[in-house]
Amino acid sequence: MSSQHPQSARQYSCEKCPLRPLPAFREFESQELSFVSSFKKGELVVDKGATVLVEGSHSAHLYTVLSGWAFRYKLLSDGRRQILNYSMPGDLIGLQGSLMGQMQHSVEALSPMLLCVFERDQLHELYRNYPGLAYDITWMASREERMLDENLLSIGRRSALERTAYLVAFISSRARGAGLDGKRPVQIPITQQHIADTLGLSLVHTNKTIRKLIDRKLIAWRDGGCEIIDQDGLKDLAGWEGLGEERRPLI
Amino acid sequence: MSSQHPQSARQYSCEKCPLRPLPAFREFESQELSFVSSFKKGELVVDKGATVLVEGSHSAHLYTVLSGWAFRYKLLSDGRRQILNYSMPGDLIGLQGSLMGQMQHSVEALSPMLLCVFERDQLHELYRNYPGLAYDITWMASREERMLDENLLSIGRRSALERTAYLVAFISSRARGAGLDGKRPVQIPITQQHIADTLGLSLVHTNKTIRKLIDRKLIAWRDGGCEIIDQDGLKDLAGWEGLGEERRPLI
DNA sequence: CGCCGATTTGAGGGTCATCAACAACTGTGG
DNA sequence: CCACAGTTGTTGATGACCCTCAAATCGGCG
Repeated sequence: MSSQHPQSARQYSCEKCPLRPLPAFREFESQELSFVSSFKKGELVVDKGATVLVEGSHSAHLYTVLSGWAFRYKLLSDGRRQILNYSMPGDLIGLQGSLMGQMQHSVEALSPMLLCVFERDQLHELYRNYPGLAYDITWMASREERMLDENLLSIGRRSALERTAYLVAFISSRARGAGLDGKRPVQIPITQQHIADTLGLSLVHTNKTIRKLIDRKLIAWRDGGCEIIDQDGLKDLAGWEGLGEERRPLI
Repeated sequence: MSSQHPQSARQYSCEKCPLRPLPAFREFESQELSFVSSFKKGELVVDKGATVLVEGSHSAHLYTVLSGWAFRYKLLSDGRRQILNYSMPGDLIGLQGSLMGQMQHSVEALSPMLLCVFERDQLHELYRNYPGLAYDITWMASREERMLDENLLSIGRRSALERTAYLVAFISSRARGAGLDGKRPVQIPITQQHIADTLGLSLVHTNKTIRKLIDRKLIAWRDGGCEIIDQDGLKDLAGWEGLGEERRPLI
């Protein structure tokens, strides 16, 4: 099913987490940080295209993305696929499954990934002894809910052109927040099929819609991925306000 | 904006909560129950059609639905509306706003409602002293996320007929879980405009789609609301498995 | 080179939106 | 009691948006 490597060699200690210093993330108390460090069981290397979690499974783990991209999706019985959201560095993966016992969606890697591995069973200890972290986890669940609200609004009520503009603006905003933009424009490593399955459109129509965005010089399509040229133009076209850019916790 | 009554007369003590004995809800430890009781600041009566919470506002409260129906929605600047989900007895309202500081969606009552009022500021105390309740809150946030995933799948990938069948089956499943079915079939107090705005369809097409469901004897439309005739037929048509029917917490 | 996945383009058709009326029902005030 | 307005539901006509089918091109890779 997945070509995960079972290895768990620790490469990054939480105290030297490469993500935490980024401006997008909140400060942490050293006490909390040391608990997170003990909470972390190791690291998981995932290949591009590998399935991280499968709908219906009962995983004993949850993860934080250290590097790389993934997407969450659900399938209908006849194979129609709906991509629900994307995961990037700093995001939790598998929280829903940890809380509810069973995964209700699948997760697949869009690029090679490095994941911090946590054990589901220790969540209770976290809630018992670290209320601040517990609050943070609820906060992140709520953040995900908020993103889903936006996606729902987009799929339900925006035209194909608006939807596509919204999606690429949304993803690039998040990527920026996750420190994925060196100096150059963000490169989003997805195919047009992913965009189609996110927006509820066919591949063919997605392609024609993307072409319009390219013709308007809002984005470019290079090296098998999407590159944002004019973020403000995209937001205007979509009628999208952008994300609240509050600093967020990192478990 | 809203015609809420500011009154907060307590009518139901948490120890005698009319909801808690229902089979849908989990047992509670008496210690937790007494905290919830102290957490509860009063009750709020809301008229049908009134706005409970507005997008952009900073509410000091969050609520649990004691009775009645509501819906969450977002608007685009030109007035297009997307209904995100429905709230019914036992559901939290305004958690997202309490955690993130600002409401990212609005909530409107579909029927007269009775709400338990909690104070946002006391959430931290809850997290500090009642990790079990904190866990429950995260669980409920996660449950909402799961419902949004399903709705997204539906809007993105199901046809109008499948979507409509899914929606009424979904709502009636939840209503059953909230103890809203006496003996007779569930009556859902929504207009076809609400259904249209939930499914991302036009009112006219929604009407024609509903008629097909009526002709197939899957639902009936009576007294300005939807009534489920054949729940299994609806689920078949939509290709929907139904909700996991685990017992859930009630804050 | 040949294969395979991703992208592109055209043609034709179906689903669904928009526009426009009208009917049914409710509550309101005369 | 009835006239009236407002909301909700219903129906038909027309066409736009988007889907499906089909085929071609491009690129990376063994």
